[in-house]
Amino acid sequence: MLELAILGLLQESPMHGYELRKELAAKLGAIRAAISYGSLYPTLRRLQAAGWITEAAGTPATAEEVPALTSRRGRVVYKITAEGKERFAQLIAQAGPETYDDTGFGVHFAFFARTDQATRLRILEGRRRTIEERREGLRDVLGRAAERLDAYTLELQRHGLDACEREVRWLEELIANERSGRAPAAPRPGVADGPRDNNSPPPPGESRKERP
Amino acid sequence: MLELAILGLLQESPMHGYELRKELAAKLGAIRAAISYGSLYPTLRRLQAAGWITEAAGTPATAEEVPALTSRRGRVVYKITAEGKERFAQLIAQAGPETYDDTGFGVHFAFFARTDQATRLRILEGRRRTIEERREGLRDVLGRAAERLDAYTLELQRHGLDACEREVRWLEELIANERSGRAPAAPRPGVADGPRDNNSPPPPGESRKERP
DNA sequence: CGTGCGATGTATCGGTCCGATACATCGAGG
DNA sequence: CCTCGATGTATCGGACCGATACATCGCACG
Repeated sequence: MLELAILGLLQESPMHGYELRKELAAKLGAIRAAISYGSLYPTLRRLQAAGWITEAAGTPATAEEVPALTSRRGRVVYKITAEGKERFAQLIAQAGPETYDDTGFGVHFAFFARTDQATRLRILEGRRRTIEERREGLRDVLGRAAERLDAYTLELQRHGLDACEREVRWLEELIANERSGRAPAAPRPGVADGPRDNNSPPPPGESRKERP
Repeated sequence: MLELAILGLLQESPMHGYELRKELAAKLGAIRAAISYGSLYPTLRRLQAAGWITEAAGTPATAEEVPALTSRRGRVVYKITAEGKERFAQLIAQAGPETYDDTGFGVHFAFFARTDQATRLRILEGRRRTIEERREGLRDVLGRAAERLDAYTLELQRHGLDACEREVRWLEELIANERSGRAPAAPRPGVADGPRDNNSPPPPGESRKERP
């Protein structure tokens, strides 16, 4: 998941670790707190070793002139490579079970603007399925096993059930919108309407690799 | 977290691993899927080593009579010890930051029937604080950084914000109920009303250790 | 003028938990 | 008889977290 998120963010612009963490927090704030450095840095190294990202020195070249005490660690800016973009495309398109759990779905959803419509639909439906199953499980417990559980536990289940029902409804809307070819969200007049800026989902065409 | 959950469940009755996992899934179904065996068994061993739980052979004694091929592994039933109960009481009462994240709060809440009222209140308020902060973060992003983000990401934030607002309201209700001395949940006429069964929260008295 | 403090920035370590996998028993049904 | 699904215990590698350490920089306050 982290791998996918990093690749996705670096596609928007090169960044160093600290920045990456902040952007991640902004983009995924709805689903997870903030990525830990204990995950981030090792992952960056892994991605670099795999050739999916490369360093792009902060204050570049002029190398020699900073011998400095204790080796002067500067910020390291990473940028995505062509292979990295391919890797991202591959990760974003394939959906396993982990694509439908809370975190996995959140990350995929956050990059829907870079995902083709068929995949978006597939993922939304898979997520719906997952939540429907969770919902049925909760209903079962609240029905069949209710007298075995104390009032607090039951209240927790009720709250969870409510959240499931809400999310299913949300997903239904998104799926309907998706099918109708309309852009993302619920009808929100006045926003994202003008031909104002970039990164909206690709206007219902297709998505090539690059090569403009 | 797992440690707390296991100790809590074993307080209700002795169980073996498989059972533990199922009960855990039923009790915590609202917040997490199902605990992995890869966590469960090592944790059981850890708890046993610490003296907080002990084995209580399934089909006990008569030991000799099953030499069997490949050492005949039977189900291992665990029960909590006196030290284990102390440990549980200690864990359930102290609240650090991890008590307020989604999983931690869920586990604590699921055992509120074994938690004294002051602690319940403290935890509910801490959780509220945490969610309010998450909510403010989302509002910030939706306000200040909105034009930097694509429509899908924004929709994700909106959904998350909605969930936060809902949860805060839910917590407010629970806190109000808690303060008014009333039992657990929202007014649900007809349920958990009669002097029907056990494990409700200790009627607003106190909670001693045991020694009846 | 300095000095200390909070934001920025990189990095490691131990620990928790997950997912895949393996293997064994047992009852029901074809 | 034999397979299949539920029950049941167990391990291993990997993902991610939380605490911690350390270095730089700008600026507010004395």
